[in-house]
Amino acid sequence: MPAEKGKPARTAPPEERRKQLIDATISVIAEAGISGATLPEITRRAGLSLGLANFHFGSKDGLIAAALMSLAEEHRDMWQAQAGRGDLSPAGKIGAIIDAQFHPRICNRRKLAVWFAFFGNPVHRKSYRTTATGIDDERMDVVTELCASIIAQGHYSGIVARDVAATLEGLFDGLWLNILMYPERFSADGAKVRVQAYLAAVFPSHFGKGQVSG
Amino acid sequence: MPAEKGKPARTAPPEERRKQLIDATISVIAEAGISGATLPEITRRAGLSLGLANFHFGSKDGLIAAALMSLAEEHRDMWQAQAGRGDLSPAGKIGAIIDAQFHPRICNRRKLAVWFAFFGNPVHRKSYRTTATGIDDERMDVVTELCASIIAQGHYSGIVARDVAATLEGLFDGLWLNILMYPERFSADGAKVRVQAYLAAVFPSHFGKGQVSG
DNA sequence: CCATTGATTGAAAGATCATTCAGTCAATGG
DNA sequence: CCATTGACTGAATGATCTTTCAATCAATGG
Repeated sequence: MPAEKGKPARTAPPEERRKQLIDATISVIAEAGISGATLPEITRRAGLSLGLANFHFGSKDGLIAAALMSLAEEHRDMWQAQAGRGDLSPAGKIGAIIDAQFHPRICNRRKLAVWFAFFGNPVHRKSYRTTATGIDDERMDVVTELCASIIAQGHYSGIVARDVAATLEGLFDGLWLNILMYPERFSADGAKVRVQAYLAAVFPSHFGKGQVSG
Repeated sequence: MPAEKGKPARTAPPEERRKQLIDATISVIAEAGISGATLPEITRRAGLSLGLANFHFGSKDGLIAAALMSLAEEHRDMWQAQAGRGDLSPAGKIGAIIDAQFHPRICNRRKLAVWFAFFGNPVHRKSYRTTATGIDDERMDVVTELCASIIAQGHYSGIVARDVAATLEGLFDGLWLNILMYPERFSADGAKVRVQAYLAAVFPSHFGKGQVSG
């Protein structure tokens, strides 16, 4: 029976140690970039010894990849929960996905910095593709279908669902970057407003002032 | 009188050597990221010796900063040339700025990779701010004024010029990222179409089918 | 043709880093 | 209480990297 107290605890289940190391990795990448994310610094911050990272993750690359996977899964769980809500109309679901995209748990400087650290490095960009491309594809497919529903229901003409979804993806990423680069000028709330304004321009009866309930 | 031939030339004016080193730096960052941009690799590619980078730029950081400055100036010259054209209407100028933003000389994988390498690293993000924030601000101000002209001329209501400009900035960055991440699916031409579609939704009489000439 | 200036080189020094691994320590079961 | 298992440690190793700098070389002017 291990000590249940919140005391130091010299030994812990691998799962807990992995989480500790991943959290420390995310923090260090956010503050110092991937190039500044050294094993000595990560393990120091986690309060663990140098050798433990390799012990639990095989290599430094393994740890970095696990950190990315952790972020990607958290993000996916977030928007999937919204997309699966049965109480929302298509427009409501898109609105909820937008809220998820800019939710404080996802869209904060710490985590945005990590996302763009991966985007900004050719090696890790490849790693991102193998890890998260499926997730990105799925989100874009879901949003495309939701747009298609709105287009059909609202009898919009000259609007292609997939193009709107692609524009939304671009907006998501670009507004994230703006928030990361210039946090004094761009906020998550402002980003939400801007995405909604875009949708209001494209689907005025669903997102604009003439918004239908649902 | 130095040899004017395109021969090796053991010695060259500093300006030329600086350009060589900056070009090599951009290439290496594009392929290997900033962390992979080592002096041995950069100078090897430039066909120059290891010590020369420090000789001409003071330090590795100086070289990296010069490479960023080079990209930023090229980009600025590109859109400023469009914004200053007297033959274009406000809407035409915005269209020309969009064309500049996605021009092959600016928007190619090599250079996008370098931009995002800077965006993705906290240290270089700071460097980017001191180098290019003024440029970004100026472009957004110019676009804001152009939007304001369009709003006034077209009697659009409920549209705030600065918000449209901010959305455009977000779209620019996000579409750049999409092109960098998934070049098979996103192209510069597609990005232009998407931005224009956004503007058509916001300013239908200026960018849509009912576009006014100019 | 010599001397001076400035460009250029690459070996050496000093600092990190990732990884390994032999050994330590805690927990668990018998 | 002992033995075994698995978590954990950190010194040592080998590989880079940045920066420095003494020496070299080309060009230019006198």
